[in-house]
Amino acid sequence: MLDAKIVRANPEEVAQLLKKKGFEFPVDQFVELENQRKQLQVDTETLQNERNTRSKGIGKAKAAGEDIQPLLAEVADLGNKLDAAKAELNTIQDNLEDLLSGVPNIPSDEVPEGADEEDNVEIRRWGTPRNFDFEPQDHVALGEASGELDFETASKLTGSRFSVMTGKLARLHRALIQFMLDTQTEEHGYTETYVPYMVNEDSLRGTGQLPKFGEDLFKVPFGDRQYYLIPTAEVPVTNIVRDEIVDAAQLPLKYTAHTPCFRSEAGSSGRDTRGMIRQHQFEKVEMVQIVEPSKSWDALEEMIRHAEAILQKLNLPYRVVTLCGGDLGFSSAKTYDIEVWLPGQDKYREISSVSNMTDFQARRLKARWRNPETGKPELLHTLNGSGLAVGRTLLAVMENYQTAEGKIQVPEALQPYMGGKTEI
RNA sequence: GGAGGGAUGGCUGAGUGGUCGAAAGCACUGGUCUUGAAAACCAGCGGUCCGAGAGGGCCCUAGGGUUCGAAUCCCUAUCCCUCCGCCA
Repeated sequence: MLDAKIVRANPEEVAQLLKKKGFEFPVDQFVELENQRKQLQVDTETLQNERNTRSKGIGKAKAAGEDIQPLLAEVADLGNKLDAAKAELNTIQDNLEDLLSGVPNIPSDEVPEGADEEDNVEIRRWGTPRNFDFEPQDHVALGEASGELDFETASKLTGSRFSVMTGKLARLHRALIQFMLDTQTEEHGYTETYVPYMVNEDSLRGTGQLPKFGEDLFKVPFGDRQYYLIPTAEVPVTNIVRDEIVDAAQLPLKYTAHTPCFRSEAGSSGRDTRGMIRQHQFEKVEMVQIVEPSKSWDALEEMIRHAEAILQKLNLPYRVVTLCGGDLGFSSAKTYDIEVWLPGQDKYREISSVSNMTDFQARRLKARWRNPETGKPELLHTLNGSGLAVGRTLLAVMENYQTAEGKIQVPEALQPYMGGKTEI
């Protein structure tokens, strides 16, 4: 959520900045609501002040043994007036809250203009796509040939957009997870974290998935409430600091977690239906950093390197792009995507996304630190990124490391995790 | 599933209808003392909203209710603890 103070002070300017994201901020509606709110709030607080003063007077009179009946008569209708004022104020405040909670984070100056992924800006490439002396197959064909990647059985078990892996491929998938976690913890200083795969509504509000993006989530009824399957570990991990005031000495907090992720993919029917690019359930190793505000841009650069390190160790060619305004997520001020080379599709596809949410999530989360310079609790900055999406990394390994015989060579970095096997 | 007990500021914890946004301790900040530090002593010290300011409102887990007035009484929910049962 944006800082209401800033929005109030410069609604036009905020609206201008949000245009980059393709978001039309309803300035007039907001200003109108704000004016109503201000007047109602002053009125209500005046009434509250009167009630408090008079009630204290009654208390004193009673203590002094005086007759309080006349005083009670004077305040007879005060309660009703106050209730009415409060109700009206609540309505306006709810409306304002609804409006404001639907407003995305303001993009950083460095975010390029643009409408969609076509306008994302490539900032670097690493590695060279391999030249095949045979026609490379995609991961679906490779998996079918070995029988170790099976979408048909998955649709029998559940439905579309799920997969079953068996044998060595399943092990390679698990090896990737271990490899990623070990790299992030041992080389990049993250703390390994195990978190719930279901979360409550407060957590999803904290990181911004709710109220706007509920249709992307799998809901789990529980008693008369609802839990949600996590769409990313960002949700449970970032919510660790919800309602906390973190000691300055503990910063930065750097967490990594491997979790499954569940996405309903509502609205993407027909997109990426072949293979395991876009599944309802996939594994991801996530990085989360909670930092003091002045450090978040440095942290973003650090985190993209942490994600790249995995691909470099696996020797998978990739490129890094800066998302343009129109492609930027709701809560993000700036996002880098890493796209890995997929010979089977003959193009780069997203495998990681690293974002600086600045104080946008922290405000909802009430995630704060005590700034030693001011002695006051102040909002933190939150960042997250995939390090990496495991399913997509697996298929990248399959496609880039395939042999003419349809086997998969095991990348050197993964061989220790595969019992020394060099090919599967 | 059954029976009890809890939830108060950064932390521990007192407070059972009125001057309580809340004792005390710890932590923290400043000062005195000291070569310096520690100790001791003195002082300060919750958050948030409106307001130029003066000042005012709100916040004692959350949501309702009773009352002129609620941290305090009532109801509901959530979470935590103890015991019994069940259990990977």
